[in-house]
Amino acid sequence: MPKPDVDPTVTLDLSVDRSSPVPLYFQLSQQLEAAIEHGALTPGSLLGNEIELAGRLGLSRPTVRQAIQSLVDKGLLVRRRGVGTQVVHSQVKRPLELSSLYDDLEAAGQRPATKVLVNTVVPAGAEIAAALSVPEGSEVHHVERLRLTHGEPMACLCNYLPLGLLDLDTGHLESTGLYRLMRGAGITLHSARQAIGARAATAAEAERLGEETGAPLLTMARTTYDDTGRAVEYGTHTYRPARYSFEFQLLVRS
Amino acid sequence: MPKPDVDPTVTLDLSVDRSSPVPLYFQLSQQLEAAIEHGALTPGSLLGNEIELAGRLGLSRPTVRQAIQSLVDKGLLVRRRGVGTQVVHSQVKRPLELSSLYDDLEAAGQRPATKVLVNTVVPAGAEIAAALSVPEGSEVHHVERLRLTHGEPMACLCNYLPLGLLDLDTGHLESTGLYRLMRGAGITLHSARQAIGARAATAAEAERLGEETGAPLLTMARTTYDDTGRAVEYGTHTYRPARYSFEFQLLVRS
DNA sequence: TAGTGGTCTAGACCACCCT
DNA sequence: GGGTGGTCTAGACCACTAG
Repeated sequence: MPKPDVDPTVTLDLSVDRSSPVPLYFQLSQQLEAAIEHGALTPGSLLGNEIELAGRLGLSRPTVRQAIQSLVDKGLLVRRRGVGTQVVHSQVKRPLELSSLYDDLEAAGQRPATKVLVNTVVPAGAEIAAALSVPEGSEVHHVERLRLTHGEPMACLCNYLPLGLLDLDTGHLESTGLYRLMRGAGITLHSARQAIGARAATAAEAERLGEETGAPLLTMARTTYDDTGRAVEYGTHTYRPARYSFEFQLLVRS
Repeated sequence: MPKPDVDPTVTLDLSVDRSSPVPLYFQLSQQLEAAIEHGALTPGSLLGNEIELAGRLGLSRPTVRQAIQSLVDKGLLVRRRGVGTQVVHSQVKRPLELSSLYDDLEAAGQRPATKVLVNTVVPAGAEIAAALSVPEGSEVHHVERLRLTHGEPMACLCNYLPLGLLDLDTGHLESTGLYRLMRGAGITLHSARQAIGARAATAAEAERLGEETGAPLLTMARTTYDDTGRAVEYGTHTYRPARYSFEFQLLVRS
């Protein structure tokens, strides 16, 4: 026996549709990812070599490489020169992404609700002006929301946005998240700078969140940028730590 | 005038060394990144098209694309079909990476110090056994360290590691970080799962960190995996929120 | 030594964006 | 319509790993 293990991809009936507008490399990476997801490709198994896989699918090697590389970038596969490409053992579940609290909660089946406390326009103070790169004193949107799950307060979300990007309808704000509103308005989110910390609740914060004054709160301050580099949102959020924590997976930069 | 702006890369004297073992695409991406870093390529400026750049450098287009793509992945460039490749306006400084607290502090010039409180071997409890994927009750390393900056406590780091991976010398632990020790032992870190939260300090924690009982603490629990999928470390850390917060930049998954 | 991934080339056609 | 990036091909040589 020259090989103790058989290439597990041969039993997978991978195939690509050349008439589809979906890129070939993407079709392949999706099929491989699905196979890993539902266990057809088990952790640790060695994929067959790229050349042979390319030949079997009628693709060129660079195309197959592009498909595999995208899964390596997601942390699902590991390449070893001289060895081969292997399915990673550990479960990679949630890579850290720029998602909204609302979407996270909804995806977790938590049925989030939002109560808009403030929705107005104010002159930007120094901190806000600096974060949004607007002149100090110029007008910006100010939105303050209470996020609830199961009818109980979970977080208080205080946000500032430049004027003119978005029309901030209170009804919309109560039925969805801010990021979804921005994406719907044609804003392409690009990056965000975040700081996560903790501190004691003030009396006003405790009142709003149903905690005691001085109770520990989890805090997050964030500035979000679109793909032109404009700051499109600055927010300071406070979370009840018994009801919320930040959970995510990191990949090592190679 | 057909073009209001001139391709800013022409004045950059980009060049590649074909005798170098460094990949050509990497040489190019480094030069472009350096040019962005020190302002030779200003935010918003449009790079010349890939074909022309390839011709000028004597490279093929895929090689140039690979260089550019790596900077797009880092968030430094944005590509627009039909338009061109642009330098992002906002400053991308610290992408979130799996770095050690020790290295972070050292890079920030904080001169970190470590005091090893516990360095022993214990049977794994249920939580630790689950995190490290070892049988409950099997022996694991247990290390507890106090991290100080400027002579003041900043965090308490409680870690568990499987036996046999590393020799945990107290002297080494006090002079560097755990991740650097692991990398030095030939372990290839691959990913980590983290949860960041907050809670009130217990009396013992308050004593160690120089806080009051019930004071807010920032907490982090993390399991780190190597590239074979083995869990190589599980840790629960507590931070003094006045002295530490998690700061990082996120890129939107495309 | 044989096999793997890592890199590179010189073309090609298409989809999209702006004018 | 002209220019851009997005995708794809069919080869090639090299570096590293294992047996």
